[in-house]
Amino acid sequence: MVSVLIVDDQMLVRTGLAALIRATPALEVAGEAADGETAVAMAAAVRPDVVLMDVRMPGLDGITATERILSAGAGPPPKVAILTTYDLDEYVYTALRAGASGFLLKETPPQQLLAAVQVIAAGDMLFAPTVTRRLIEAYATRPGRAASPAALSTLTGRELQVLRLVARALSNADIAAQLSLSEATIKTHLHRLMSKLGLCSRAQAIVYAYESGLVVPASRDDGG
Amino acid sequence: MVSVLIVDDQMLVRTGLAALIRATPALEVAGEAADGETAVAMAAAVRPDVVLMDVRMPGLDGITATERILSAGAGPPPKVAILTTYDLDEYVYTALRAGASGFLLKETPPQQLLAAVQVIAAGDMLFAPTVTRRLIEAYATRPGRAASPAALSTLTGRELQVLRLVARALSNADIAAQLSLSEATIKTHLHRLMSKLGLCSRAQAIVYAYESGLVVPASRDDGG
DNA sequence: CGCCGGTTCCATCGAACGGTGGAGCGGGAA
DNA sequence: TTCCCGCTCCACCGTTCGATGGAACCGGCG
Repeated sequence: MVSVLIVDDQMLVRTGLAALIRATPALEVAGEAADGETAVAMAAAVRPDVVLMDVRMPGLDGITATERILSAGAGPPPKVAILTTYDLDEYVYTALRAGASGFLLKETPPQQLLAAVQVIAAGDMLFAPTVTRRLIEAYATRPGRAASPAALSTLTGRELQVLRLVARALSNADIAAQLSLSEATIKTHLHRLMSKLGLCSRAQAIVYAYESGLVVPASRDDGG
Repeated sequence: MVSVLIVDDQMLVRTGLAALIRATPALEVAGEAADGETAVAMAAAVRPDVVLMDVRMPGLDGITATERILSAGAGPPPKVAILTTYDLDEYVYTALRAGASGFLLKETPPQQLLAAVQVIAAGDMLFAPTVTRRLIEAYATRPGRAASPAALSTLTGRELQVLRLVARALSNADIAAQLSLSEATIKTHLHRLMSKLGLCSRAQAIVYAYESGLVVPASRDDGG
């Protein structure tokens, strides 16, 4: 049973959501809050699985409330799904930084909304199409660099593939599993690519991958 | 009723998916394909709502097949959900460009997988957490890098020093020589810092050093 | 046709690595 | 003073890594 905390300043919206959730066997209403302060307090008190969080609210807004809920140390924090009227670029960015697990539109058909809540409760992240498009654009237009010191171009496709995975700290066994090959094969490719690049250890290979721009650091926050 | 075309080169995977789908009232199996070519042909013939597409296949791979299916002009194209064994950085980018609506892992629990298919059929996009994290990182990594995730500040001076040298691909013996210590001491420091950071290998430590901004690839120095 | 490069796999071996459980030392805080 | 923390070092042991020397398959090319 997934318990849901409903946060919205409009009574009608809360009522509607509550009715939908109560009509769904797998979901239950953990509580309702009409503003951010109450939401933070209730999240700590009732410990819901998912918080459906409106953005625009009097007093403490939904984003700030999300931050506070997720940084409240006691036990595993709930998943927070941001609920907005339309899509809003300005909120997406901060909401994601705040740690939101989803970004849903109030226009979303009920059935879909309920499915979304369950998906989010399960640990996945879910975003409305418009939001996702923005994410993808940001991903696609990422400052990529042509990664080609001459030596890199001497590598075969497989070798390059292995190098990328090595640079993500995978073990030979992991890489073998990922590529559906035997570990022996990975060793061969790794040995050959290290020879070509004049490297003596896996550690050097990882450093090489970063320094050559083959892989690019992307900032990470410790999310747990 | 959402019709699903199953594309995977492994018979067992197809069978498993088909069984799952047949057991779900809201879903039906539109067909099965074992390679990309067949998938493209069948997508055009049976016009499914959703295509569950494996990436690695003999002949035409899943990504290319996705492109072809989505660019086949006749009528509204189906949604394509990429199905992979683990998460794969290299595929995400091209899959998204190809127009995939989802990126799911074969490890995903059945119920969740079926929910995902329906979410995708409804027009939303859905990604496994690891994939989403990547997207968010790309989106959120604009105002410059956070040079020290909280975990880094828990390291002692020596540990930090060792981590920097590890991130330069030095062996334990090298680091010991550099710091005029015994190799045993380096092992201790390394062990402790890996514990603190939740890392399991030297390779992960190197990646962490780059991703956290502790060390920065040469030739890219932005003042942020 | 044979050759070559890319890919896949095997067996073996020593070295490096990582985990564990210690130990002693020194400085600062309680 | 005692206690804790950071630093230094040791021994042991299993796993992973990297090196080596093979072998086989396939596709393209001369």
